[in-house]
Amino acid sequence: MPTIEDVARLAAVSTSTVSYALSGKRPISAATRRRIEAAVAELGYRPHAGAKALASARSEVIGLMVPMRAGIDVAVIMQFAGGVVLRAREHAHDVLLLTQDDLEGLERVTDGAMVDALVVMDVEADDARVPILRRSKQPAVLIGLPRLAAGLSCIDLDFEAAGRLAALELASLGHRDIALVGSPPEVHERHTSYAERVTRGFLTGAAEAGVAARAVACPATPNDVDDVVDRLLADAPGLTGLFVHNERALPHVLHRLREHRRSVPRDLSVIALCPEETALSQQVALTSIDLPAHTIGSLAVDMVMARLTDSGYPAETRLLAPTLTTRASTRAPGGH
Amino acid sequence: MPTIEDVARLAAVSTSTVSYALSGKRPISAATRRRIEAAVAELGYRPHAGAKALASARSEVIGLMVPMRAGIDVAVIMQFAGGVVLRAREHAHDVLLLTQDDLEGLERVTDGAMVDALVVMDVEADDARVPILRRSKQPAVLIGLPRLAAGLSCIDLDFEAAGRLAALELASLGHRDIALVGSPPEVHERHTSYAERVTRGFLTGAAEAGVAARAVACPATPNDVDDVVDRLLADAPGLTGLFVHNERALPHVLHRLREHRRSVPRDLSVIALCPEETALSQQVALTSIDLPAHTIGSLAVDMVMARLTDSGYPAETRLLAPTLTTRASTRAPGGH
DNA sequence: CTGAAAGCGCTAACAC
DNA sequence: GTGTTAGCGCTTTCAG
Repeated sequence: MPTIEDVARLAAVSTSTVSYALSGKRPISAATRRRIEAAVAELGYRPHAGAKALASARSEVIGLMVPMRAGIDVAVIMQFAGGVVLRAREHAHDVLLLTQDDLEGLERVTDGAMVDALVVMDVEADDARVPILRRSKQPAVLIGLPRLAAGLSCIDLDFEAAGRLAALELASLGHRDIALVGSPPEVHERHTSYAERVTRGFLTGAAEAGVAARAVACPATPNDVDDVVDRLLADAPGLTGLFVHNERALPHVLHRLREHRRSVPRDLSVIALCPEETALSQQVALTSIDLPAHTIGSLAVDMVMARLTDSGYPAETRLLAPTLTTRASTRAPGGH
Repeated sequence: MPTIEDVARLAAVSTSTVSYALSGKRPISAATRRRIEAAVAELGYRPHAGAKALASARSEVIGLMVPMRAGIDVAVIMQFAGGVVLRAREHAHDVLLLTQDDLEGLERVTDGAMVDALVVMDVEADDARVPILRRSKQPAVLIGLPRLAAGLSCIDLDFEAAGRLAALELASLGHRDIALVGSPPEVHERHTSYAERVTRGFLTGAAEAGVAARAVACPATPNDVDDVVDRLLADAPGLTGLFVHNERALPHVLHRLREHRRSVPRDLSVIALCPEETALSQQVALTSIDLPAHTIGSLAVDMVMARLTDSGYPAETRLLAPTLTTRASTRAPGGH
């Protein structure tokens, strides 16, 4: 592989001129720049990433921690990751992939200067990564809200508002008895914050609107979903509105309702909290609150880059307002 | 951050001794090693990745190209990626994430020595990455089969054998008229090799067994799936066996069959080609040929590491034999 | 079994 | 607008 020195020689300039021409960090005459570009092209020169990182104290890589355990909502994860990678490339950065639980890996890449910044997904209330991130010199942004976010940037959908929005929407359609089919028990047990926030928002919204509401956790396997739905219908015979925040359970919930001869939306209105694609690929096009995972991933990168570029840039918490799109799964109760 | 020099000073040895103690590349006396370990622990020393890469010409990172375009089978992708990341860590390597279509990124990371090796997923017949990989100095392993694999390692499920296995299984149960519901049209258009291989295997197997067979491509959206199923049932009124290789369409296929009052497995036997988890999370537990994506990811890393460790290690193509697990969705035709 | 020292390829003062 | 050069932190000969 050619080095910067080869380029310099061929262009008949010094290595520093090549370096500056490539980085744009100081003005270079048009003629010189042209010769350098020609030399670069002719040799097929690429800067050595390690050498660059060593000399500049910047790796131009951002770390991304993604949950890989089974039972995770894969579609959402992929959208986050896609948003992160695409946006990182637009900022001329690469992405190093770490798994959620790899705490030692987190320390390795931060202390070893492999990454300039971090994006971590699926944050829990008392996330073990938070203290590590706090003491690392790299900026980080969390997707999700830990209990103590001080000093760290966070971004997420405003899940509490989303829960509330769903409850109010159902109430305003005239439903008086509604329920939330929420995240799997494991997610609650981990105190992943979105699960609790959705629940709180939903129940609060229902209370405000004066309608009866309940919230249940829901595993993802077909049989377990059936049980949850069966129990719900038994416990709340007057139920007419459902809010589902559980992508894996969603198809099974809809299926079980059909087996109970409860037609959507005639007998039961359903709102889902999921990516648009998911809402559209069910049997009935679902009224949904969008989970804009791709956008959140992109914004997370923007936030982290802002802090990288401008070291005075403050940490911030951003909660995206939920938006509801009405489709074919909701209407007023009582056969219209 | 402490450097190797700080460690050396504290342990009262030279930097080279620290380096060798850490790498194990030459024998170190027990006493010296102990002092070095103590110093490392006390200082919280972590080698600087860039410096290491520069001096050793090894980044200890492997690149992973994953498809992020919409319409991809996300669950399978995540399993591959999970297998790759976990196994890479076991080989003390990190993973750099690249998107499928980022050819310029591929050249950047190989020529810039960001990665020591590459794993690329979802290979097409005339994949544009193949020539780039061939001329890069890093070993690569492809998940999938390009037309010309010479010099590159490949690994994949033996999709042709899988297709054949499904046809023979259905035939041996007594089905005389069977069909393959295959990948979406886009996948065929890209000439992603597994799609063609499954088809060929399925039709060949059916011919061998002397049963009627047809193969159709299948989009993933509910309505399109309905159309495909409708047409299939109209064209082949005597159809009693179905082989589905399309994870996203799978639930909709099953749903549409139900709407046609075709009970599985009473009226129609169904075999799926998908990860076990998917087969188990349908309404009926499906007889399936496993797509061991996690295992393939792990093996891909093993293969690439073998070539990294031992530069004489030859390129090879590995096709994993398919295995079929009988569950509740298959039986002999004709109401038993 | 251990040390000294020469780079690895690039950046960023510091010169002019 | 351009050149010189001293590192960045590590690995790895070469010496002992």
